Amino acid sequence: MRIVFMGTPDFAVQSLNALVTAGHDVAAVITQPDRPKGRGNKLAFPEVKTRALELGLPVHQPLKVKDESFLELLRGYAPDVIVVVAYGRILPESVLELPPYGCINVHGSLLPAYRGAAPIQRAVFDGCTQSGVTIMQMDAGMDTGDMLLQGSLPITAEDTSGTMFEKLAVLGGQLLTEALEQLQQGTIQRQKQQEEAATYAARILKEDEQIHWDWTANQIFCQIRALSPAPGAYTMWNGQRLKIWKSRLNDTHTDQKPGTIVEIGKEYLLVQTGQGCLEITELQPAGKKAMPAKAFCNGTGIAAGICLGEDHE
RNA sequence: CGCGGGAUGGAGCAGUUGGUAGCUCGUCGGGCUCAUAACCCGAAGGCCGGAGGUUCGAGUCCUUCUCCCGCAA
Repeated sequence: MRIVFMGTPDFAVQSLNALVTAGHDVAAVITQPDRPKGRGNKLAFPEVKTRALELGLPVHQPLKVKDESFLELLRGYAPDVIVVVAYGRILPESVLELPPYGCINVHGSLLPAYRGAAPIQRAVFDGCTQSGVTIMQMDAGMDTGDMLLQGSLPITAEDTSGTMFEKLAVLGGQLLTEALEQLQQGTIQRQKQQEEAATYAARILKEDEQIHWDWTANQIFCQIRALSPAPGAYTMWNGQRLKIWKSRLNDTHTDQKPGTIVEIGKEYLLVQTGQGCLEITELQPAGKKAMPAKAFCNGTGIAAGICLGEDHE
């Protein structure tokens, strides 16, 4: 099929790869404009752009998707279908209705659960034991379109948003090509979403990053995994941020105040939470690289009894 | 030039008013022990990120370069 691909971050790259590998005619790649990023605010390419350039595909980075000029551009490519994967913008109906097969989206959740911006992170954050990918026909609503294909994967205690992103991106690519195949042959089964079961996954906010030690150990454990590898869950220590990258659950129970370091273990910091304890095994002080908890203890001489998260920046 | 922190033996840190480097851990050897991730004794390992400058003398002051990281976008 003749396809125009719209996507921006890493997650979308796998889908782009899958389309190319499956032999589809990817006529053009639409991605977000280069944006100032990171220290020094240097201009950076969206990951999809980098990949598209490697593949030698035409790349367009429109500032607005509502402009007539953009529609003209799309019409010029005369796509059979537009594939949208984490593009980052709401598309107007004029775009959705442009190709014969409309716009197909790859969404990182088992719709109708976790519609919205951060389905994968939210699923991990909430402690879900299962996640998945849904291929759907886009309509004017926010991830409300008819479902074409769905595939699920377990979320284990070892998984983080990072590992789930990788797995789901691959699964997404597979299901996408499958869906296009069926679409072309007219054998696709469309299924409406159950509105009553819909939930929304808001993007990760600043306040989601700070650890509340009065939460249960499991909640914090999930939060830490959800925010890894970025942006990281943090607590305050010594007037600076302390990102917690890895932790383990520990059912020790003390009557110490949540946030208190109960014990300096051989390879972890044992911290009391609202319910149960958490072993911090890898962390990162502001300005430093991530390090094992042991290294942190060696250098700082931090001791049991200190309470994390009490001070401010 | 968005704001800021940092570059010291394998790891994480300290280093006072400038006088050739210490700590915790790891590593290696030995000892204790039924045994040990515990304890005791000992050893190896650093031209203190690069370049230039000030000085009798700089990890410690000045200039510049490179790299790493936190925040903000």
